[in-house]
Amino acid sequence: MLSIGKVAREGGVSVDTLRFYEREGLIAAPDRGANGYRRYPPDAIARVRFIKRAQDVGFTHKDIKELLSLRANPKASCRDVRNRATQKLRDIEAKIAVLARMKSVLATWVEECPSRGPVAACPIIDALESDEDE
Amino acid sequence: MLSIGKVAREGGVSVDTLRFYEREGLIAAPDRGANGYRRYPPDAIARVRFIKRAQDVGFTHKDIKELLSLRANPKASCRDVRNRATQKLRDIEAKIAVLARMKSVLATWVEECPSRGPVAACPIIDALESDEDE
DNA sequence: CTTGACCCTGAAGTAGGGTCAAGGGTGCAA
DNA sequence: TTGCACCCTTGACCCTACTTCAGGGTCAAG
Repeated sequence: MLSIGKVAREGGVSVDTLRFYEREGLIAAPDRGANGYRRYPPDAIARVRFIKRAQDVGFTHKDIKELLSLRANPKASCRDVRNRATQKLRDIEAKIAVLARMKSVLATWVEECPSRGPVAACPIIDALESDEDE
Repeated sequence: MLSIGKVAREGGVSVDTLRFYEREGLIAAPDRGANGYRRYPPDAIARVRFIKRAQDVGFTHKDIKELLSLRANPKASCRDVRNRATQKLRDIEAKIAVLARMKSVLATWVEECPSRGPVAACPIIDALESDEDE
């Protein structure tokens, strides 16, 4: 059995974060020792890492809870998991598209700006003031 | 002089948002009529649109306050504006890079998943459980 | 016995950009 | 005068993922 500090270190999160995950329902509330300290089973570390890896590819806590319950459900299909991943992929692509548009507008502005002279003649400010693209 | 509703309609925001912008210091608190109603000068609409366009390319309210004070400062240089834009461009590129990494990992997983069979044999779940990429 | 590391709780704060509700006044037309 | 659109304020709430605070108990080494 592991202390919260051990799970935190091995899982790569803080103890506060672990308590937060517990409140959120991402990890089960573990048993307590006689002193009230949390005592985690050894697989708690793997669970924390699962959560972190899922976060790293863009899943939210809500998504992760669903993935965890799919994993625990013998009736669940691989397809269910794939559907979630596909949807997340689309979400990410949509975000990239928004950012790419911002990027291209900003890049144009930066190119057009002579970077000298007073702000009164700045083409970037002009662009922000004008109604061109509407 | 314009009512808050007029400025909201013309500026493309809600009246709540306008009052919020005022609290935030993005737009100056306008004069009030005898009834306590806000009375905006005609250029208020342009200011709201400036704010919206700046938001559209990724500037936060804090950034926008800086841009607005640069615009109002005769000593400010075009270069100051360009520097902000360049920095924002870098921020956006960094965000895109993070999302692109998520996207590529997810895309690989989606490709590898047969989309049939039980979740116990799902390569996506396996990937989330395994320590491969660490 | 003291020191320092570790553990506990509940509540509140952070960032970002608003939205919404409650409760009430104002302006204008039929 | 009624009715409806419009305006006012304060203050709470949304989302996400934590972090921090206040105030305290526990454990192990020296």
